[in-house]
Amino acid sequence: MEGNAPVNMPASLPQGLSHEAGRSSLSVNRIQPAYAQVASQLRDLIVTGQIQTGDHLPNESELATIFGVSRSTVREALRSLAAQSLVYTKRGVTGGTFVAELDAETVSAYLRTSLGLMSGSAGVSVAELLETRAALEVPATRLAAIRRTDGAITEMEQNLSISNVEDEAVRYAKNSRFHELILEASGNRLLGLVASPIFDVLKSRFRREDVEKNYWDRVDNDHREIFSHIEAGDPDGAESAMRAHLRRLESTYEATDITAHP
Amino acid sequence: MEGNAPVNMPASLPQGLSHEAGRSSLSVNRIQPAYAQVASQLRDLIVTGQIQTGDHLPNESELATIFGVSRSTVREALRSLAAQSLVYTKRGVTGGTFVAELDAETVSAYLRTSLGLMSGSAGVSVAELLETRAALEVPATRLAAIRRTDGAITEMEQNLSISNVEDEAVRYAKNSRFHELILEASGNRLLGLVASPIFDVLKSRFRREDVEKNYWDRVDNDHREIFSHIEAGDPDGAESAMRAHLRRLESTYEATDITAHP
DNA sequence: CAAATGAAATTCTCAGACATTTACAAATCG
DNA sequence: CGATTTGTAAATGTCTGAGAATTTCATTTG
Repeated sequence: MEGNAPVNMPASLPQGLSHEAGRSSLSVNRIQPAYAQVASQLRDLIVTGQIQTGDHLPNESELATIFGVSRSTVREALRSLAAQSLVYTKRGVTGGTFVAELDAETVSAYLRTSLGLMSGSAGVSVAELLETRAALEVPATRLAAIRRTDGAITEMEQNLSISNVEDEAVRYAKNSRFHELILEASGNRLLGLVASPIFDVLKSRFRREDVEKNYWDRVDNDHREIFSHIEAGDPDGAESAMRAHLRRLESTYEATDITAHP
Repeated sequence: MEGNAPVNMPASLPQGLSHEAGRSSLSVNRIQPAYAQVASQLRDLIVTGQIQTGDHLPNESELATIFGVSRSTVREALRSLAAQSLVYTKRGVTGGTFVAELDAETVSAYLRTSLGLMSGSAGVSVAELLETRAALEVPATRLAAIRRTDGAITEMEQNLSISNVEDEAVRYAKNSRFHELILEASGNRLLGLVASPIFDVLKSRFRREDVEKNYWDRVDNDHREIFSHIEAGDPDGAESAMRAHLRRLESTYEATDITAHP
């Protein structure tokens, strides 16, 4: 039908700015596509809390009517929101589109792929990853020594000895798990949310073939010392042990970075 | 750009009636919708680097043919990828869908809305935000004292005095900018990428009406001290000054958190 | 009472048409 | 000649309308 269908919306669109919007030299795109406008308005409703976790939006046809666009346009908007984990859809008679609950693992996963991409293309260096990891994990270790629980202690102990593990995959998993447990024991979910993707990206840039023979023995010793301080409830000791551990890892990571060995 | 199996994948699709035991109550989700499969396969090509920044994908009709789906299905897949900033589209004769370069600001913006949502719904507490902010900003301050440049010093100085600023918006902007400059001066983009959304979320939970009269005077003093250590190239002094500053802010933030005053 | 059946609501997918945007080449005009 | 206008092609954007598939729930049936 008509060209730019007017993407209705209740009440308040800042239609102003009309004076500045048009004539500048390298013309900014006139207006956004309809699907982007629909997505943007729905996104606002979600992030401002006007519709909340678990609420379900009107079905696609109704949304189309409400916004004055076609159903396909609505669907494209919903795809955008779903890709950002703001909504999810269910089929069937009780189906529809629902406001999603954003959980830590979802955000972590996004960070993991984003940082992975950026670390590939010079957007973020290994040195920056290492520094930031230390910034997060050292305080986390201190907090873990203060807030540790018996459960955390027990599981840490189970992931302590890895140098004698034959299966490399298992060894890696236990190593990761040990660090993860410290982040969990810190009692601060945000620390783990950010640190663990960084940890993963670093791991992916790490050439296992290039580590020295006694590398895992040293890791074992470091972990044991960190653990003993956490177990003893000694924040200062735990902090400095983790700091020393990461400093030692640093040289290994830099020596084994995949970009350094083309 | 070839070799993609159609979405109606070979072999593995339970097309008709693979009536095994499967029908019982806990029905695991069947297969993904076609748009999700298309998105997922394209996403893999991007994150594994098989198609790189700036490359342009085949146009929508070609993609539809390649995957054996309709153009609308392809478009929904592309909307998903675009929402994750993995691709962008341009209209017109030289248009198409291109692999996007993921920049720090995009990831920061995502974190900002995600953490904002989670902080609203008990997924992340103010205490966690404060702890994590300190974890990032204290080391950043130390690094800034080591790596600072003349330009950074100059601009910091310009954002130093804020208690006498009348316009509240300006005062807020200068305050934010000061902390931002420290993150920039740290020379580690990842620190800022993560810290600045956390900072923003905290700000949004902060009731300005509730701060004490001399609050901004104390901020001014703190900033001045931090700055002097950075300028002097004194990492230890800068670090402890920032640590003290954030500790003082902590009580203010907790006293003025919007959830504490319904 | 259990199992099969059917109805209903919703998303999912398709096909095809037309509108819009944009870059660039060609034609036109001063 | 040079600047402006016009036209054309290629791509995305939007609409329409139709079914197909999935899932829940009520109903019927054995």
